[in-house]
Amino acid sequence: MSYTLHRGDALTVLKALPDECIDAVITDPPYNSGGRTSSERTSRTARAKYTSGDAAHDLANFPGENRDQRSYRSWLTELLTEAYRAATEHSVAMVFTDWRQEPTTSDALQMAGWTWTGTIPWIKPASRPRKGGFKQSSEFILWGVKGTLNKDRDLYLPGHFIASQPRKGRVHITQKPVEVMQQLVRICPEGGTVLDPFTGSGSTGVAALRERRNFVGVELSPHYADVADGRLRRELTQDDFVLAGPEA
Amino acid sequence: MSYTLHRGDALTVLKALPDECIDAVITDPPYNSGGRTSSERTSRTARAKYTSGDAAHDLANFPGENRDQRSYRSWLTELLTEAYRAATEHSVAMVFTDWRQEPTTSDALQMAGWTWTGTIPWIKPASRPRKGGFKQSSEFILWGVKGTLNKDRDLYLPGHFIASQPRKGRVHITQKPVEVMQQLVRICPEGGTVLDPFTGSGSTGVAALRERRNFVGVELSPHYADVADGRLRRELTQDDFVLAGPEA
DNA sequence: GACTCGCATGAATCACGGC
DNA sequence: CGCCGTGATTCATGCGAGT
Repeated sequence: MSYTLHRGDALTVLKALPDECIDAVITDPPYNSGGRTSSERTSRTARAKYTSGDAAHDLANFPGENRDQRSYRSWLTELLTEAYRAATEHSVAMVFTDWRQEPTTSDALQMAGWTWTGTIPWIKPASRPRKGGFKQSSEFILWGVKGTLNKDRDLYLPGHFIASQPRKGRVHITQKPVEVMQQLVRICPEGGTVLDPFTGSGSTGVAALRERRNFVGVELSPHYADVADGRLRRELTQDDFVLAGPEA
Repeated sequence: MSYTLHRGDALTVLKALPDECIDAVITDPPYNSGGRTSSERTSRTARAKYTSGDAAHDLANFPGENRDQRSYRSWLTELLTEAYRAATEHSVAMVFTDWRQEPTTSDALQMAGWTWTGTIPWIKPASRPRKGGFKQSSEFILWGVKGTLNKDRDLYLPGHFIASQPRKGRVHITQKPVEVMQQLVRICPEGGTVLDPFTGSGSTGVAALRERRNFVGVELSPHYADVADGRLRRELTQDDFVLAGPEA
């Protein structure tokens, strides 16, 4: 098993990848920085502001208010289009999103050419309750296929995940539990290559290596690139150690 | 506690409701999904689409599963707009959907004026596995508010549900577990009124009455209107019995 | 009665044949 | 050739029967 970690902008790096060199795309795009403004994060959503009257509204009539969402959509579409090009036939793309960006993410996924095939809830039991209503305890993983799903594989994967975010040893805000990622990377054939354009602290890569898949990652922040590189390298040497161990 | 069950078309009945007579809308519209091609979705009956060929049970078909996506959106928008008008300030609408119709449902909810506030996964553990990929084991409940959420209530509701469809005594293909519905109706203030424009076998109403909320339902199919009426009446007399019991 | 065993089922999904 | 409709297939789970 091996990994490659590119330091730089996801879109730029993806454009330089050759065609059909990837067997799965698993990623958590930064949906707070990829086009949404700070005002949208802190105040009510753009849509909410205009939906308090009692008439039905056509969302297409509010281009200004939707601009943040729309630019997120076009940016993600472009990124997923490049990923599509770099992916082999029957590849699967898995994209994390929160409930707010879920429709936009499904648009981007499909506009990029992937056939949307399902939505998998990831439930985080340790989330803050909400007074007066239902708490928001889940994220969603949208997945799509390039072409058709390979039905010859004897593979049956779960329809949901229940796992808390890692607590001890957590190095990234949105760090994913490795046990969840290990299930996800199994959608990639063994020995194939998993791409994560937003590597972050590298959990996708760690999971891929543990499940005997190769990994290609991209990370813009030098800090997290270092963190991910450290974790991935440790994973490989650990692996070597484990392999070497019994022989000693 | 009391209930009213209208027999007829949901939109027609809703248009006749007075303003601000409802405190919560909880419903599961017939969202024709289930199928790859449009014909698979629109031409087959619900029963043919959703039940196994060798199933021994004899559940009646239900109407309304013959819309394409665009007409589904405008139809649901109009319906939710009428519901919005009939709802009091701070009312909550909860709409069931599957992954395929989730973006469309969120559009309709918002276009009708509701402020989309979250998506709640309902996980059905007993669902068909899928060879070569992730199984589809959940439905989603989109919820929105008219105006703002009432934060004065000392109410903390779950962020997800895990429950199997009722198996014994089931009368409707898409019948919901009453224990789930009892959690949902709690979003309506006690003594308030819950509206379900697609009553089906009436689980929303049963849950509402059990949680001491009034219920207004609409059902087009005469068969299911009868079934729902029976269940609701039984609920009330049972309730009376329970109330009368200790006094005897 | 807790527990195992066996069997029917699923708001699915896919392949194939017909129009 | 593409769209349309029918039948076969899948296994984790829940329920009922039996120990």
